[in-house]
Amino acid sequence: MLLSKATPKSERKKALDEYILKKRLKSTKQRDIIFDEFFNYPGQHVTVEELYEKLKKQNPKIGYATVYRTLKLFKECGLAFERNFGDGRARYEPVKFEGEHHDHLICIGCGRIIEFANLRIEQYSRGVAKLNDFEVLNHKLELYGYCSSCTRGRDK
Amino acid sequence: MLLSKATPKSERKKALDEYILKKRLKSTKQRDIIFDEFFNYPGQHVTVEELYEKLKKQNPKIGYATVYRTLKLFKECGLAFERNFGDGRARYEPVKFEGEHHDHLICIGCGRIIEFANLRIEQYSRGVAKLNDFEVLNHKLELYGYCSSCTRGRDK
DNA sequence: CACAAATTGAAATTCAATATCAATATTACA
DNA sequence: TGTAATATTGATATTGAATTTCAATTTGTG
Repeated sequence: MLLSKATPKSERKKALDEYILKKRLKSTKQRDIIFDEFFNYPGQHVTVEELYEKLKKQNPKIGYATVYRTLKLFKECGLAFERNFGDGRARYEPVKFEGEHHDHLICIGCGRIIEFANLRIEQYSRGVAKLNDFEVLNHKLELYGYCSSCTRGRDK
Repeated sequence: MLLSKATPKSERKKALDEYILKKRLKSTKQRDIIFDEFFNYPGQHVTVEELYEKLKKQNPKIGYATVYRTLKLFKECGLAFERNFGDGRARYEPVKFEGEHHDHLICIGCGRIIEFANLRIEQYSRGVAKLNDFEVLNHKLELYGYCSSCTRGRDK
């Protein structure tokens, strides 16, 4: 269920509304606010904390639990993706459209994260999925190592 | 710094001892016990809790914190790898030898984890690393979706 | 409108991860 | 070998993100 390439936001909203309808949930002001903030968030992979702080500025009454629950909802309906970089806090990002999915180079020296476009993984995963009778919706590719600055500073 | 293909365990022990020497740490009985248990653990990706329970049977005095700290040590010296499958607990596994690194198909329906051998990622990551002036030591590839049982049971 | 059901926000709870600290074990070195 | 210096251990306490609880409120249905 990858989203089509052409439609950025309204398509997402539609997907959310459909999910809410299907599951007999309810549309609320808070969900709309969080939706807008999350899908317009400039940085990649935001934490609940960060999003919460950002939202509170415009909307002081919003609760942390609501942000938490709403991101979980986005995750459930396939609009968001949760990552873990090993710092003990989950990070969320919008699910990418087909073709623009990106992956990560993670420096274990300084923690720097470099994103790179993925060219062959989609195709590779299709093959693996077929072999295992598996329907692949998403993937995570993370390459761990040392960035240029950290390689140089290292002994051994 | 991938470990050579031929030597399974003594090479690992050597690597650990070297690290301990270099960092002026100390060899202890507990570290040896945990080393043996961890690198002979039958299942993949063990949690601290699981390893601790297993160890306690033979060695009731061993402390949870020691297991935790020792796995962290293994991680530091590049012998172990930490994964997160999203259930809130970190999982550890021995770093694989070159060529036998495996990756995961993760079913978001039932949580089943299928491992598969990786054929092209090594080579792919070499290219990406070069482009970004990055030294890649390890990687994580996880494909998320539905396994055959779960695909069938799903609406939509 | 009125009822049933879901959501919210604040606060409490949970639980894995991590820190603390006195007792003990290991290493370095005289 | 013995002793001082230092790291480690294990029990326990603490931390902090994730999750639950619950009364008040909001939303959808008829």
